[in-house]
Amino acid sequence: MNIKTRMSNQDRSDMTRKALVKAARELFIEKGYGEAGTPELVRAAGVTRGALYHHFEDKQALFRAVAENELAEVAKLIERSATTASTTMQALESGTRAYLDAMQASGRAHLLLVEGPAALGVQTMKQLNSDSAAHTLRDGLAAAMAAGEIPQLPLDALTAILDAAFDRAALEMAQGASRTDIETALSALFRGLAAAK
Amino acid sequence: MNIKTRMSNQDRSDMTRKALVKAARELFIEKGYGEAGTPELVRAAGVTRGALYHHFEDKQALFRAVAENELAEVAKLIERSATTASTTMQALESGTRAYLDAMQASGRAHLLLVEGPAALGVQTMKQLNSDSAAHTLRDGLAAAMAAGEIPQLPLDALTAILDAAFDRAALEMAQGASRTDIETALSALFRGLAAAK
DNA sequence: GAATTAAACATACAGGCTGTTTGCATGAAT
DNA sequence: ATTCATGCAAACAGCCTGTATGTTTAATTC
Repeated sequence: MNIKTRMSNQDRSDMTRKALVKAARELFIEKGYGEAGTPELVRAAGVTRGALYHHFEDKQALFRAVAENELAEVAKLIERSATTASTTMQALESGTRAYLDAMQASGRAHLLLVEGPAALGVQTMKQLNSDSAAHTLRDGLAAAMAAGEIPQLPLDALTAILDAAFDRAALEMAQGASRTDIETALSALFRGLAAAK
Repeated sequence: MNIKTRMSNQDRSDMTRKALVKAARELFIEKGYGEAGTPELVRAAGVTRGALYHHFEDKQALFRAVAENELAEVAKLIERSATTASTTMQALESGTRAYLDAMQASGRAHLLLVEGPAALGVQTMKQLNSDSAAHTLRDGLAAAMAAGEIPQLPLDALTAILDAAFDRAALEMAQGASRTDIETALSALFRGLAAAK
Protein backbone atom coordinates (compact mmCIF):
# COMPACT_ATOMS: atom_id res chain seq x y z
CA MET A 1 0.00 0.00 0.00
CA ASN A 2 2.92 2.33 0.59
CA ILE A 3 4.36 1.90 -2.83
CA LYS A 4 3.66 5.10 -4.61
CA THR A 5 4.10 3.80 -8.12
CA ARG A 6 1.16 2.78 -10.26
CA MET A 7 -1.55 4.59 -8.41
CA SER A 8 -4.42 6.74 -9.57
CA ASN A 9 -4.26 10.41 -8.72
CA GLN A 10 -7.34 9.97 -6.57
CA ASP A 11 -5.67 7.31 -4.49
CA ARG A 12 -2.45 9.22 -4.17
CA SER A 13 -4.32 12.32 -3.00
CA ASP A 14 -6.37 10.37 -0.52
CA MET A 15 -3.29 8.73 0.90
CA THR A 16 -1.31 11.90 1.44
CA ARG A 17 -4.32 13.78 2.76
CA LYS A 18 -4.98 11.07 5.28
CA ALA A 19 -1.34 10.86 6.25
CA LEU A 20 -1.28 14.61 6.77
CA VAL A 21 -4.46 14.72 8.82
CA LYS A 22 -3.32 11.82 10.94
CA ALA A 23 0.10 13.28 11.64
CA ALA A 24 -1.42 16.70 12.24
CA ARG A 25 -3.90 15.28 14.72
CA GLU A 26 -1.11 13.77 16.75
CA LEU A 27 1.23 16.71 16.65
CA PHE A 28 -1.49 19.25 17.39
CA ILE A 29 -2.42 17.19 20.41
CA GLU A 30 1.14 16.73 21.55
CA LYS A 31 2.43 20.28 21.06
CA GLY A 32 -0.64 22.40 20.53
CA TYR A 33 -1.59 24.16 17.32
CA GLY A 34 0.82 27.05 17.74
CA GLU A 35 3.89 25.04 18.63
CA ALA A 36 3.38 22.33 16.05
CA GLY A 37 5.50 23.26 13.05
CA THR A 38 4.77 22.12 9.53
CA PRO A 39 8.32 20.86 8.92
CA GLU A 40 8.06 18.37 11.76
CA LEU A 41 4.48 17.61 10.80
CA VAL A 42 5.23 16.62 7.23
CA ARG A 43 8.22 14.60 8.36
CA ALA A 44 5.93 12.59 10.60
CA ALA A 45 3.47 12.18 7.74
CA GLY A 46 6.21 11.08 5.37
CA VAL A 47 5.49 13.78 2.82
CA THR A 48 6.87 17.21 2.01
CA ARG A 49 5.61 20.69 2.73
CA GLY A 50 4.85 20.98 -0.93
CA ALA A 51 2.26 18.25 -0.55
CA LEU A 52 0.77 19.95 2.46
CA TYR A 53 0.29 23.27 0.72
CA HIS A 54 -0.98 21.53 -2.34
CA HIS A 55 -3.82 19.92 -0.41
CA PHE A 56 -4.52 22.60 2.20
CA GLU A 57 -4.64 26.32 1.86
CA ASP A 58 -2.71 26.84 5.06
CA LYS A 59 -1.97 25.38 8.45
CA GLN A 60 -5.31 26.52 9.77
CA ALA A 61 -7.13 24.65 7.01
CA LEU A 62 -5.28 21.51 8.03
CA PHE A 63 -6.35 21.96 11.61
CA ARG A 64 -9.87 22.50 10.42
CA ALA A 65 -9.77 19.22 8.56
CA VAL A 66 -8.59 17.48 11.71
CA ALA A 67 -11.37 19.06 13.76
CA GLU A 68 -14.01 18.16 11.19
CA ASN A 69 -12.78 14.58 11.25
CA GLU A 70 -13.07 14.41 15.01
CA LEU A 71 -16.51 15.94 15.01
CA ALA A 72 -17.70 13.53 12.37
CA GLU A 73 -16.40 10.64 14.44
CA VAL A 74 -18.18 11.96 17.51
CA ALA A 75 -21.41 12.33 15.58
CA LYS A 76 -21.08 8.82 14.20
CA LEU A 77 -20.52 7.32 17.62
CA ILE A 78 -23.47 9.17 19.09
CA GLU A 79 -25.83 8.14 16.31
CA ARG A 80 -24.65 4.57 16.56
CA SER A 81 -25.48 4.43 20.26
CA ALA A 82 -28.89 6.00 19.89
CA THR A 83 -31.30 3.75 21.74
CA THR A 84 -35.02 4.01 22.06
CA ALA A 85 -35.77 5.76 25.32
CA SER A 86 -39.27 6.11 26.68
CA THR A 87 -38.95 9.65 28.01
CA THR A 88 -37.16 12.57 26.43
CA MET A 89 -35.13 13.04 29.55
CA GLN A 90 -33.93 9.47 29.37
CA ALA A 91 -32.93 10.06 25.78
CA LEU A 92 -31.01 13.13 26.85
CA GLU A 93 -29.19 11.28 29.58
CA SER A 94 -28.21 8.43 27.34
CA GLY A 95 -27.15 10.91 24.68
CA THR A 96 -24.98 12.56 27.27
CA ARG A 97 -23.27 9.31 28.12
CA ALA A 98 -22.70 8.61 24.46
CA TYR A 99 -21.15 12.04 24.06
CA LEU A 100 -18.86 11.50 27.02
CA ASP A 101 -17.81 8.16 25.58
CA ALA A 102 -17.17 9.60 22.16
CA MET A 103 -15.04 12.36 23.60
CA GLN A 104 -12.73 9.97 25.41
CA ALA A 105 -10.70 9.17 22.31
CA SER A 106 -7.18 10.20 23.16
CA GLY A 107 -6.59 13.90 22.75
CA ARG A 108 -10.00 14.53 21.23
CA ALA A 109 -11.37 16.65 24.03
CA HIS A 110 -8.27 18.80 24.11
CA LEU A 111 -8.31 19.20 20.37
CA LEU A 112 -11.96 20.15 20.08
CA LEU A 113 -12.41 22.09 23.28
CA VAL A 114 -9.11 23.83 23.86
CA GLU A 115 -7.10 24.09 20.65
CA GLY A 116 -10.09 24.44 18.36
CA PRO A 117 -11.62 27.63 19.71
CA ALA A 118 -8.23 29.34 19.86
CA ALA A 119 -7.02 28.16 16.46
CA LEU A 120 -10.21 28.55 14.46
CA GLY A 121 -12.15 30.96 16.62
CA VAL A 122 -15.14 30.36 18.83
CA GLN A 123 -17.55 31.24 16.04
CA THR A 124 -16.11 28.83 13.52
CA MET A 125 -15.98 26.05 16.07
CA LYS A 126 -19.61 26.64 16.97
CA GLN A 127 -20.42 26.47 13.28
CA LEU A 128 -18.57 23.21 12.76
CA ASN A 129 -20.28 21.78 15.79
CA SER A 130 -23.75 22.63 14.61
CA ASP A 131 -22.90 21.41 11.14
CA SER A 132 -22.20 18.01 12.60
CA ALA A 133 -24.44 17.03 15.47
CA ALA A 134 -24.51 19.33 18.43
CA HIS A 135 -28.10 20.25 17.72
CA THR A 136 -28.89 16.96 19.43
CA LEU A 137 -28.80 18.66 22.80
CA ARG A 138 -30.83 21.61 21.71
CA ASP A 139 -33.50 19.43 20.13
CA GLY A 140 -33.61 17.17 23.15
CA LEU A 141 -34.11 20.08 25.50
CA ALA A 142 -36.80 21.54 23.29
CA ALA A 143 -38.59 18.21 23.23
CA ALA A 144 -38.31 17.84 26.99
CA MET A 145 -39.82 21.28 27.44
CA ALA A 146 -42.60 20.54 25.03
CA ALA A 147 -43.31 17.30 26.89
CA GLY A 148 -43.38 19.19 30.16
CA GLU A 149 -40.53 17.15 31.57
CA ILE A 150 -38.50 20.22 32.35
CA PRO A 151 -39.70 23.76 32.90
CA GLN A 152 -40.00 26.30 30.12
CA LEU A 153 -36.65 28.07 29.93
CA PRO A 154 -34.74 30.15 27.38
CA LEU A 155 -33.64 27.43 24.98
CA ASP A 156 -30.47 29.01 23.63
CA ALA A 157 -29.15 29.95 27.03
CA LEU A 158 -29.92 26.59 28.58
CA THR A 159 -28.39 24.76 25.64
CA ALA A 160 -25.21 26.80 25.82
CA ILE A 161 -24.82 26.30 29.54
CA LEU A 162 -25.48 22.57 29.54
CA ASP A 163 -23.28 22.17 26.50
CA ALA A 164 -20.47 23.80 28.41
CA ALA A 165 -21.10 21.51 31.34
CA PHE A 166 -20.83 18.45 29.11
CA ASP A 167 -17.73 19.74 27.45
CA ARG A 168 -16.02 20.30 30.76
CA ALA A 169 -17.20 16.93 31.94
CA ALA A 170 -15.58 15.33 28.92
CA LEU A 171 -12.39 17.31 29.41
CA GLU A 172 -12.11 16.43 33.09
CA MET A 173 -12.64 12.79 32.36
CA ALA A 174 -10.06 12.88 29.62
CA GLN A 175 -7.67 14.22 32.24
CA GLY A 176 -8.36 11.42 34.63
CA ALA A 177 -11.31 12.58 36.69
CA SER A 178 -13.59 9.87 38.01
CA ARG A 179 -16.29 9.00 35.54
CA THR A 180 -18.77 8.04 38.20
CA ASP A 181 -18.22 11.32 40.02
CA ILE A 182 -18.76 13.25 36.84
CA GLU A 183 -21.87 11.34 35.90
CA THR A 184 -23.26 11.66 39.40
CA ALA A 185 -22.88 15.42 39.27
CA LEU A 186 -24.33 15.68 35.77
CA SER A 187 -27.27 13.48 36.64
CA ALA A 188 -28.01 15.56 39.69
CA LEU A 189 -28.11 18.65 37.48
CA PHE A 190 -30.47 16.93 35.06
CA ARG A 191 -32.78 15.51 37.66
CA GLY A 192 -32.75 18.87 39.40
CA LEU A 193 -33.84 20.58 36.23
CA ALA A 194 -36.71 18.17 35.88
CA ALA A 195 -37.72 18.70 39.49
CA ALA A 196 -37.38 22.47 39.38
CA LYS A 197 -40.73 22.76 37.68
CA MET B 1 4.57 61.64 33.37
CA ASN B 2 5.78 60.54 29.98
CA ILE B 3 9.10 62.29 30.22
CA LYS B 4 11.59 59.57 30.73
CA THR B 5 14.37 61.71 32.13
CA ARG B 6 14.92 62.02 35.84
CA MET B 7 13.08 58.91 36.90
CA SER B 8 13.95 56.17 39.31
CA ASN B 9 14.58 52.75 37.84
CA GLN B 10 11.56 51.48 39.75
CA ASP B 11 9.30 54.02 38.12
CA ARG B 12 10.71 53.47 34.66
CA SER B 13 10.27 49.72 35.01
CA ASP B 14 6.73 50.05 36.26
CA MET B 15 5.82 52.34 33.41
CA THR B 16 7.13 50.13 30.65
CA ARG B 17 5.77 46.98 32.23
CA LYS B 18 2.36 48.54 32.46
CA ALA B 19 2.54 49.85 28.92
CA LEU B 20 3.52 46.39 27.69
CA VAL B 21 0.79 44.59 29.59
CA LYS B 22 -1.80 47.07 28.44
CA ALA B 23 -0.81 46.90 24.80
CA ALA B 24 -0.51 43.12 25.01
CA ARG B 25 -3.96 42.82 26.50
CA GLU B 26 -5.47 44.72 23.61
CA LEU B 27 -3.54 43.00 20.85
CA PHE B 28 -4.06 39.52 22.28
CA ILE B 29 -7.76 40.24 22.35
CA GLU B 30 -7.85 41.72 18.88
CA LYS B 31 -5.67 39.18 17.08
CA GLY B 32 -5.36 36.26 19.44
CA TYR B 33 -2.18 35.14 21.15
CA GLY B 34 -0.72 33.38 18.15
CA GLU B 35 -1.31 36.11 15.60
CA ALA B 36 -0.23 38.96 17.82
CA GLY B 37 3.39 39.70 16.98
CA THR B 38 5.82 41.33 19.36
CA PRO B 39 6.97 43.95 16.84
CA GLU B 40 3.46 45.35 16.53
CA LEU B 41 2.92 44.92 20.23
CA VAL B 42 5.90 46.96 21.31
CA ARG B 43 5.08 49.64 18.75
CA ALA B 44 1.64 49.98 20.34
CA ALA B 45 3.23 50.14 23.77
CA GLY B 46 5.73 52.75 22.66
CA VAL B 47 8.74 50.70 23.66
CA THR B 48 11.19 48.38 21.91
CA ARG B 49 11.48 44.63 21.84
CA GLY B 50 14.56 45.01 23.95
CA ALA B 51 12.39 46.34 26.75
CA LEU B 52 9.95 43.50 26.36
CA TYR B 53 12.57 40.80 26.64
CA HIS B 54 14.21 42.63 29.48
CA HIS B 55 11.02 42.50 31.54
CA PHE B 56 9.53 39.21 30.40
CA GLU B 57 11.21 35.93 29.70
CA ASP B 58 9.21 35.41 26.54
CA LYS B 59 5.91 36.14 24.86
CA GLN B 60 4.17 33.54 26.94
CA ALA B 61 5.31 35.20 30.15
CA LEU B 62 3.81 38.44 28.90
CA PHE B 63 0.52 36.73 28.24
CA ARG B 64 0.68 35.22 31.68
CA ALA B 65 1.10 38.65 33.19
CA VAL B 66 -1.94 39.85 31.29
CA ALA B 67 -3.99 36.88 32.47
CA GLU B 68 -2.90 37.33 36.07
CA ASN B 69 -3.93 40.95 35.87
CA GLU B 70 -7.37 40.06 34.61
CA LEU B 71 -7.84 37.37 37.23
CA ALA B 72 -6.79 39.76 39.97
CA GLU B 73 -9.31 42.28 38.71
CA VAL B 74 -12.04 39.67 38.67
CA ALA B 75 -11.19 38.60 42.20
CA LYS B 76 -11.22 42.21 43.37
CA LEU B 77 -14.62 42.87 41.85
CA ILE B 78 -16.08 39.74 43.36
CA GLU B 79 -14.76 40.47 46.82
CA ARG B 80 -15.98 44.02 46.60
CA SER B 81 -19.51 42.91 45.83
CA ALA B 82 -19.64 40.31 48.57
CA THR B 83 -22.81 40.93 50.50
CA THR B 84 -24.15 39.23 53.56
CA ALA B 85 -26.55 36.55 52.40
CA SER B 86 -28.66 34.57 54.81
CA THR B 87 -28.38 31.19 53.08
CA THR B 88 -25.35 29.67 51.43
CA MET B 89 -27.31 29.25 48.24
CA GLN B 90 -28.12 32.93 48.17
CA ALA B 91 -24.45 33.67 48.63
CA LEU B 92 -23.64 31.39 45.72
CA GLU B 93 -26.18 33.03 43.47
CA SER B 94 -25.02 36.54 44.26
CA GLY B 95 -21.44 35.40 43.81
CA THR B 96 -22.40 34.09 40.41
CA ARG B 97 -23.86 37.41 39.40
CA ALA B 98 -20.74 39.18 40.59
CA TYR B 99 -18.64 36.82 38.53
CA LEU B 100 -20.72 37.40 35.44
CA ASP B 101 -20.41 41.14 35.97
CA ALA B 102 -16.69 40.96 36.46
CA MET B 103 -16.26 38.94 33.29
CA GLN B 104 -18.03 41.50 31.13
CA ALA B 105 -15.01 43.76 30.85
CA SER B 106 -14.30 43.97 27.16
CA GLY B 107 -12.36 41.00 25.87
CA ARG B 108 -11.81 39.55 29.32
CA ALA B 109 -13.88 36.41 28.83
CA HIS B 110 -12.19 35.65 25.53
CA LEU B 111 -8.77 36.23 27.02
CA LEU B 112 -9.28 34.07 30.09
CA LEU B 113 -11.49 31.36 28.66
CA VAL B 114 -10.32 30.93 25.08
CA GLU B 115 -6.81 32.28 24.60
CA GLY B 116 -5.61 31.41 28.07
CA PRO B 117 -6.05 27.65 28.05
CA ALA B 118 -4.49 27.37 24.60
CA ALA B 119 -1.60 29.74 25.24
CA LEU B 120 -0.67 28.68 28.76
CA GLY B 121 -2.25 25.27 28.96
CA VAL B 122 -5.32 24.11 30.82
CA GLN B 123 -3.29 23.12 33.85
CA THR B 124 -1.55 26.45 34.23
CA MET B 125 -4.80 28.32 33.77
CA LYS B 126 -6.45 26.21 36.44
CA GLN B 127 -3.55 26.99 38.71
CA LEU B 128 -3.76 30.73 38.12
CA ASN B 129 -7.47 30.58 38.72
CA SER B 130 -7.17 28.82 42.03
CA ASP B 131 -4.33 31.10 43.04
CA SER B 132 -6.69 34.03 42.71
CA ALA B 133 -10.24 33.29 43.73
CA ALA B 134 -11.97 30.42 42.01
CA HIS B 135 -12.10 28.45 45.20
CA THR B 136 -15.07 30.67 45.99
CA LEU B 137 -17.35 28.34 44.08
CA ARG B 138 -15.89 25.22 45.57
CA ASP B 139 -16.15 26.55 49.09
CA GLY B 140 -19.67 27.76 48.52
CA LEU B 141 -20.79 24.39 47.24
CA ALA B 142 -19.12 22.63 50.14
CA ALA B 143 -20.86 24.93 52.58
CA ALA B 144 -24.21 24.42 50.88
CA MET B 145 -23.76 20.68 51.12
CA ALA B 146 -22.77 20.90 54.76
CA ALA B 147 -25.83 23.02 55.43
CA GLY B 148 -27.99 20.48 53.65
CA GLU B 149 -29.15 23.04 51.09
CA ILE B 150 -28.05 20.87 48.21
CA PRO B 151 -27.55 17.12 48.13
CA GLN B 152 -24.25 15.43 48.90
CA LEU B 153 -22.39 15.20 45.58
CA PRO B 154 -18.81 14.71 44.45
CA LEU B 155 -17.41 18.15 45.17
CA ASP B 156 -14.67 18.29 42.55
CA ALA B 157 -16.90 17.09 39.77
CA LEU B 158 -19.74 19.40 40.64
CA THR B 159 -17.41 22.35 40.99
CA ALA B 160 -15.83 21.69 37.62
CA ILE B 161 -19.15 21.34 35.86
CA LEU B 162 -20.75 24.40 37.38
CA ASP B 163 -17.57 26.37 36.82
CA ALA B 164 -17.78 25.49 33.15
CA ALA B 165 -21.41 26.56 33.07
CA PHE B 166 -20.54 29.95 34.52
CA ASP B 167 -17.64 30.39 32.18
CA ARG B 168 -19.80 29.70 29.16
CA ALA B 169 -22.47 31.96 30.56
CA ALA B 170 -19.93 34.75 30.82
CA LEU B 171 -18.66 34.07 27.32
CA GLU B 172 -22.11 34.03 25.78
CA MET B 173 -23.01 37.26 27.47
CA ALA B 174 -19.80 38.84 26.34
CA GLN B 175 -20.85 37.90 22.81
CA GLY B 176 -24.21 39.53 23.13
CA ALA B 177 -26.46 36.85 24.58
CA SER B 178 -29.34 38.06 26.70
CA ARG B 179 -28.33 38.43 30.30
CA THR B 180 -31.78 37.69 31.63
CA ASP B 181 -31.96 34.52 29.56
CA ILE B 182 -28.61 33.38 30.86
CA GLU B 183 -29.47 34.17 34.44
CA THR B 184 -32.82 32.46 34.13
CA ALA B 185 -31.19 29.28 32.91
CA LEU B 186 -28.45 29.40 35.55
CA SER B 187 -30.94 30.03 38.32
CA ALA B 188 -33.05 27.12 37.17
CA LEU B 189 -30.00 24.88 37.41
CA PHE B 190 -29.23 26.14 40.90
CA ARG B 191 -32.75 25.88 42.20
CA GLY B 192 -32.99 22.47 40.63
CA LEU B 193 -29.90 21.34 42.45
CA ALA B 194 -31.38 22.50 45.71
CA ALA B 195 -34.65 20.73 44.99
CA ALA B 196 -33.05 17.52 43.76
CA LYS B 197 -32.43 16.39 47.32
C1' DG C 1 31.64 62.86 45.03
C1' DA C 2 34.37 59.92 42.09
C1' DA C 3 34.52 55.51 40.57
C1' DT C 4 32.38 51.21 39.94
C1' DT C 5 28.47 48.40 39.30
C1' DA C 6 24.07 47.27 37.87
C1' DA C 7 19.74 48.18 35.76
C1' DA C 8 17.02 49.48 31.72
C1' DC C 9 16.84 49.51 27.71
C1' DA C 10 18.26 49.77 22.16
C1' DT C 11 20.14 47.47 18.28
C1' DA C 12 21.89 43.85 15.62
C1' DC C 13 21.86 39.09 14.69
C1' DA C 14 20.69 33.90 14.10
C1' DG C 15 17.61 30.50 13.35
C1' DG C 16 13.12 28.75 12.26
C1' DC C 17 8.65 28.88 10.37
C1' DT C 18 4.90 30.11 7.12
C1' DG C 19 3.22 30.77 2.65
C1' DT C 20 4.50 31.38 -2.32
C1' DT C 21 6.67 30.40 -6.46
C1' DT C 22 8.83 27.65 -9.71
C1' DG C 23 10.02 23.26 -11.69
C1' DC C 24 9.26 18.47 -12.70
C1' DA C 25 7.25 13.94 -13.26
C1' DT C 26 3.40 11.10 -13.93
C1' DG C 27 -1.37 10.02 -14.63
C1' DA C 28 -5.49 11.63 -17.39
C1' DA C 29 -7.59 13.32 -21.49
C1' DT C 30 -7.90 13.75 -26.47
C1' DA D 1 1.00 9.85 -29.31
C1' DT D 2 0.61 14.21 -27.79
C1' DT D 3 -1.24 17.56 -24.81
C1' DC D 4 -2.90 18.83 -20.47
C1' DA D 5 -3.60 18.74 -15.69
C1' DT D 6 -2.60 16.95 -11.25
C1' DG D 7 0.42 15.96 -7.47
C1' DC D 8 3.95 16.94 -5.68
C1' DA D 9 9.40 18.64 -4.61
C1' DA D 10 12.52 22.23 -3.78
C1' DA D 11 13.96 26.79 -3.45
C1' DC D 12 12.82 31.40 -1.98
C1' DA D 13 11.01 35.69 0.58
C1' DG D 14 9.41 37.70 4.49
C1' DC D 15 8.40 37.73 9.23
C1' DC D 16 8.85 36.50 13.89
C1' DT D 17 10.99 34.87 18.15
C1' DG D 18 14.67 34.77 21.26
C1' DT D 19 19.60 35.98 22.12
C1' DA D 20 23.73 38.50 22.31
C1' DT D 21 25.95 42.77 22.44
C1' DG D 22 26.37 47.68 23.18
C1' DT D 23 25.01 52.08 25.43
C1' DT D 24 23.05 55.18 28.68
C1' DT D 25 21.72 56.36 33.16
C1' DA D 26 20.53 55.32 37.83
C1' DA D 27 22.29 53.13 42.09
C1' DT D 28 25.98 51.79 45.07
C1' DT D 29 30.46 51.84 47.07
C1' DC D 30 34.53 53.70 48.76
